[in-house]
Amino acid sequence: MSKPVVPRPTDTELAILRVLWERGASTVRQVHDTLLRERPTAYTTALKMLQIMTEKGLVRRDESDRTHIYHAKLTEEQTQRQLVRDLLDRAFGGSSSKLVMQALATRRASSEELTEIRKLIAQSGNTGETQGRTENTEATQGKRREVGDDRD
Amino acid sequence: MSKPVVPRPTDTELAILRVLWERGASTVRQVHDTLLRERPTAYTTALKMLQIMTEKGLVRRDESDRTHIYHAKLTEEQTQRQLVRDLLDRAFGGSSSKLVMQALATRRASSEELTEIRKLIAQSGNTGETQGRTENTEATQGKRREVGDDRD
DNA sequence: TATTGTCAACGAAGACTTTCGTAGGGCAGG
DNA sequence: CCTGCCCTACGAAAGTCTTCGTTGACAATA
Repeated sequence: MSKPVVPRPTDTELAILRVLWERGASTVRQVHDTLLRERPTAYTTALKMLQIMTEKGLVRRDESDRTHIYHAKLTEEQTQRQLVRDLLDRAFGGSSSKLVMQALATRRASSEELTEIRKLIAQSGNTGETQGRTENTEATQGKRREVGDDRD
Repeated sequence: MSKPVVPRPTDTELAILRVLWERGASTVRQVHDTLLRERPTAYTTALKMLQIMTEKGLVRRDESDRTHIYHAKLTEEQTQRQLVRDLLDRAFGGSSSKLVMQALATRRASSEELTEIRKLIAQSGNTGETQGRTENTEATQGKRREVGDDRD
């Protein structure tokens, strides 16, 4: 009932976390190279961010090699849940139905999304317990990531 | 290629917006008094925040009287939509079904909430025949985020 | 061995947030 | 007219976020 184990990631931190989730454990160099595809940025910026994120506990660092390796402490799903909960508290008075409503109003929900969502709702007939495992229903959208790995 | 008309409110700004949504147009004094119920804070803090929020366009100020009157520029729903869209982009790759999933996993969804949500989904069902283009969902990073419809 | 390249660690600048003290104007009651 | 109260406007302090240049350690290579 206290503070989250990890603080809410900032925008930049989230961008880095996305990289780590996508690539898995990575070096600063790899994170930086990936970040470069989106926007120009200096290597030391990525390094500094990862150092700070380590202090905050957002990522873990393996220092056994000279070139450190970072990986996200929480999974993407855990972080998403944290962010949703946070937003729920800050802007929705805790009402998840309102949040869902706005999510639908977003117009980003394609018909496939809607179908998927409907399925989710149907499953969650049970309210008492936790949703059990966070199924990775990524069937929603084909995985079309161009993971054209840099080099390595 | 227009940026959101208003910036994403910070935590404190959101707290103030909540007051304005709840009370309707209010004076600094009224906002401050309401804020006091949650946490101790100085009058000038509320004043300063409202001044800044006016500059940012988050609120409007009626200066016709010596005691100014502030009101939120966007409705609660508009802001919620903006925040959801924002979160969708930053942490969910645009997938609203994933967001809904996490909203449900939050365990905050009471059975009434679930019922409500189910109703929503059912309604949005007939949206199925989304005429026009259904915006391909894979635009994970929308370059163009129009928030055009901020009018009521 | 000298050179070149990679890497972590700082430190600091600049922008943004949040908080509050102080100042000055207006206004009502004395 | 003076006093005290309420109001707005500043500005500054402290904290956070983001970015990047510089430095020194290491290592591979010529």
